[in-house]
Amino acid sequence: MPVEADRKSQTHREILAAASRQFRAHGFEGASVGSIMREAGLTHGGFYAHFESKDDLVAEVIGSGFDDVSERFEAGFDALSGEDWLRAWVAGYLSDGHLRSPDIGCPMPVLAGEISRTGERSREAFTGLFERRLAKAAGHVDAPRREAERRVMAAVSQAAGALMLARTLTNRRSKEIRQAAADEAISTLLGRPETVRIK
Amino acid sequence: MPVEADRKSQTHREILAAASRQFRAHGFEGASVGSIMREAGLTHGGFYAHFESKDDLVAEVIGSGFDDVSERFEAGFDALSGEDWLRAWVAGYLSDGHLRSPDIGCPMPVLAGEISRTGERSREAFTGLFERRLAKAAGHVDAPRREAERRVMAAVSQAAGALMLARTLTNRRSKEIRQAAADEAISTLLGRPETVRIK
DNA sequence: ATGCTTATATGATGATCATCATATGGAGCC
DNA sequence: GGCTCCATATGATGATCATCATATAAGCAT
Repeated sequence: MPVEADRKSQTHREILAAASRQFRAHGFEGASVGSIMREAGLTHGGFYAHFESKDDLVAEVIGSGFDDVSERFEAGFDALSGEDWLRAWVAGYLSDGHLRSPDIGCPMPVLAGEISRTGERSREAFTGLFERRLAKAAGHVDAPRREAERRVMAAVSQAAGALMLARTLTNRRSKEIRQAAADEAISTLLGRPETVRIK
Repeated sequence: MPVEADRKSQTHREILAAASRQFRAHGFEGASVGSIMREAGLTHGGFYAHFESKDDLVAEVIGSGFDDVSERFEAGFDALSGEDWLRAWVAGYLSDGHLRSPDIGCPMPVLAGEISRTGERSREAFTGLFERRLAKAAGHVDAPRREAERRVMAAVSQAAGALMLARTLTNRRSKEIRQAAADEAISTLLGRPETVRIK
């Protein structure tokens, strides 16, 4: 039954993809099983053939459903490395495009607050995601491992915090806060003052 | 009817205080009208004598209910000013105590993600809150107004982002990320490299 | 073609929730 | 002491939701 197994696992992936988008757009509580299944082109009943519970889906999305994001995001500048990679990362992360598309963007600014209130399971899945991306970015920082990680942690906090706040503010601060964070983040990553033009 | 009016406005404030705590502990969706009223020592029915709707409560809490936080938080170092105030602010914000007490702490790391998904009204209330705190902190930065604001925006993004992530991570990164953010944030605010001991 | 397997659909069920209509009970006034 | 007002309580109502039991229908082997 390889044909059937394929179908099932493809459906599984489609549910995951729909959930990944809806969770970022409306939060974990805000996205219902019914509306996720509808977006995946199915009805609500079949859900439990794929997942034990909604919590199970949440954990699986956090664990693997967001990986496409960083891949797609970072694929755009895979030709770059070192300082140029870091500049592209900061500028893209704090760009107008990312500001306006939370549903296909980084999950941290939208979901970390909610995840922090949930059980150990989801938080551990998130920690794994964080470690993977931390390692990737730190590889582009020109400094010993621990110092590189330190700088990336500081810069990621800054970028995620700024994007989260920029999406909430309704005035000119929405742009100013992203520009301020971008300049400070790139300076931290490079180890010297520099300015970034956010896209 | 001054006695009665007093009673009503006091009850109003008590509902607000309970909501303020529960929203930070469980999110806007996660805290029900019923449980908020229970915490205020009342039953759910009386709620609509005080607020038009739950959305109304949310907006009012964002608009004013959180002000006590910064006051209580910053009251601890009202004797300080300038650089010392900034050091105390950063160290306190990223402290273990604040990490563990989201329900009485800064609303940004817990609620900004959810607010960004809501209507204009709540986001405008949040913007007002943000402006007030920005002005307060910028007053302690030794730089021209615009530059002071720029540095505070960068530092606040970093501190709020780091606290949000630290509350989500389950490993040693929870402490490391706060220390990294604290060091970079204070350096930005002071305009020169410095280290902070988070409490 | 027939019967079995399995993915998905239909249609409950019970819980929770925001909201509202109506009831109660106490405070202040005659 | 009885009347009135108003803050709060009681008890619906209808909606939404996660979950589950059962039904269908399409694929595959015989």
